[in-house]
Amino acid sequence: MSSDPSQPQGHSSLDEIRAARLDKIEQMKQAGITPYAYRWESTHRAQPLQEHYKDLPNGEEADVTVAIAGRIMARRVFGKLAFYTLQDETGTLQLYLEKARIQSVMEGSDPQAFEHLKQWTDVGDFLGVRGTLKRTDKGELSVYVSEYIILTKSLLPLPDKWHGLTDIAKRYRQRYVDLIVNPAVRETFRRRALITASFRRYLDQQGFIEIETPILQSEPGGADARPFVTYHNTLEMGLYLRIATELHLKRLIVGGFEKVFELGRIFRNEGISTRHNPEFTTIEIYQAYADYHDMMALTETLITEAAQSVLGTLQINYQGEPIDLTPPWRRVTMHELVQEATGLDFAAFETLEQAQKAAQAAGIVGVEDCKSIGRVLNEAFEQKVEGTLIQPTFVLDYPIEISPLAKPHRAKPGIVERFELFVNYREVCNAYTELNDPAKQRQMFTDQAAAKTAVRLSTTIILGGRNLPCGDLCVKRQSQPYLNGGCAG
RNA sequence: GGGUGACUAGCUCAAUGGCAGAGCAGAAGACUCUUAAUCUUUUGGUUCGGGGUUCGACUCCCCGGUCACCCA
Repeated sequence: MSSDPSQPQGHSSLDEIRAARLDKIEQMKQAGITPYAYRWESTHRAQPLQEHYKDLPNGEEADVTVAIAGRIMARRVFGKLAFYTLQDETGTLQLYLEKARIQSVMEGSDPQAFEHLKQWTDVGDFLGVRGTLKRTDKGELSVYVSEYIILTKSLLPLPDKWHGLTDIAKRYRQRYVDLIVNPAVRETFRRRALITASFRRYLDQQGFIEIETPILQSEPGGADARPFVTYHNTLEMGLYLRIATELHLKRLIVGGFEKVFELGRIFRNEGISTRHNPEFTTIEIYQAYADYHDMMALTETLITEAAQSVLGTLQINYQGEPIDLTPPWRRVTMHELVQEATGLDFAAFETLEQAQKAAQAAGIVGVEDCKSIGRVLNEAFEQKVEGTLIQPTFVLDYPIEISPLAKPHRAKPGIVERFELFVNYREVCNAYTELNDPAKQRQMFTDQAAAKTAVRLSTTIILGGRNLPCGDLCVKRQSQPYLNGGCAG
């Protein structure tokens, strides 16, 4: 490998771009200019300026001085004039860069400031500028720049300015690049933060306290899922990452807290798909002395408050599907829904064979393996009803055989006091009046004692649960928050 | 886990068994109202990896990888 050392050895264009930018950095250093600044203080940000000066007429200059910083997203350079598009967290703003006006780099004059700007800056660099505001003759609000400073030189090019980054794997693996070039992604991140903030605010107002329970557990519990395995060096013991927050929260109820919740990550070592991320965020809420009607009311308010505070409306459009979150949401039993969809009245069946034959006649498949009428009912629900539940619907009163932890219904035999909330065909949350008879409960959980009535509300929230191996926050590029149920069971 | 499809320059994509190309980005030059700026010139390739068929493979076959979509 011998050749002219002044020639970059890389043969890809990427290496050449990097070399060209390193060369610019070297030129800057030789001119006594640092390509990496220590600090910058802006007086304004892009989007608020766009809004505040939206009525500034074309060609007019406003009597205001602004300092703003951001990433250069586009350059349109002429001989003695240049337009840059600068992007900060809030949006973009154009820079009007005129040779006659730019006489200095920050903290010092430079007669060649304009030439150096053209020569040394690339798309992707961070730039800080000071100047006045003007709207160009063609109508674009701009900073009429008098001083600039290169805050950080970037070494690598951004994706195609027009097509952007579309390769989905690359978008998820290089989320930071996606965020730079796809502003909608940033909005999704922001909304997600607003949703969790709204949940915490409302629950705090209602007297719930959030308690962080252990993630490392010697026995993972609270759900039926495969855990991740890890190891504690000092204790010399294997540990699991939690698969649910349930058991510790219930212990807190046993210990005397009356309203607790936890909003946090859980980990399931299972298939990865568009809708299943190995680590995802759930909220579980437990309230002593409450039943599932209380939990329905809480759920309804929790979600409508969040929608109202994040979107300012209860009318959602999810990928073209209008969803109306206006309460009260429909409350309907599983029996009633199945009857609506199939005409079958499961309460009338006396034997399993009766139920199976009727279900098969109604086009429900796979019921021959069901070992009880309740399971046939559940099959009918999954096959004929779930696909119709777009608008928010509380599905009530599940068969006891598919709900081992729920308390038997106070009036209906064979039924438990449980609900699941469905929105947009998906289970969004699962809740029930907790089984509090210790003898019955011991049949299910020998290691658990409960002294009070506790109600479980477990809402799984995955904002676009997409495969993201590097563990970044995962979101999907879409305009609406997306609630997805995924509780085991 | 099964099926289908994709993978070519930094990005977005062509090339239908016969010379690996374009636009953007990059480099050099011109240009004071652009906003996918424009014009001239130009650099840039392990065609996902491995094997095979063939005079000749981005293209056909086999194995593997990654990803997407659908199904379980």
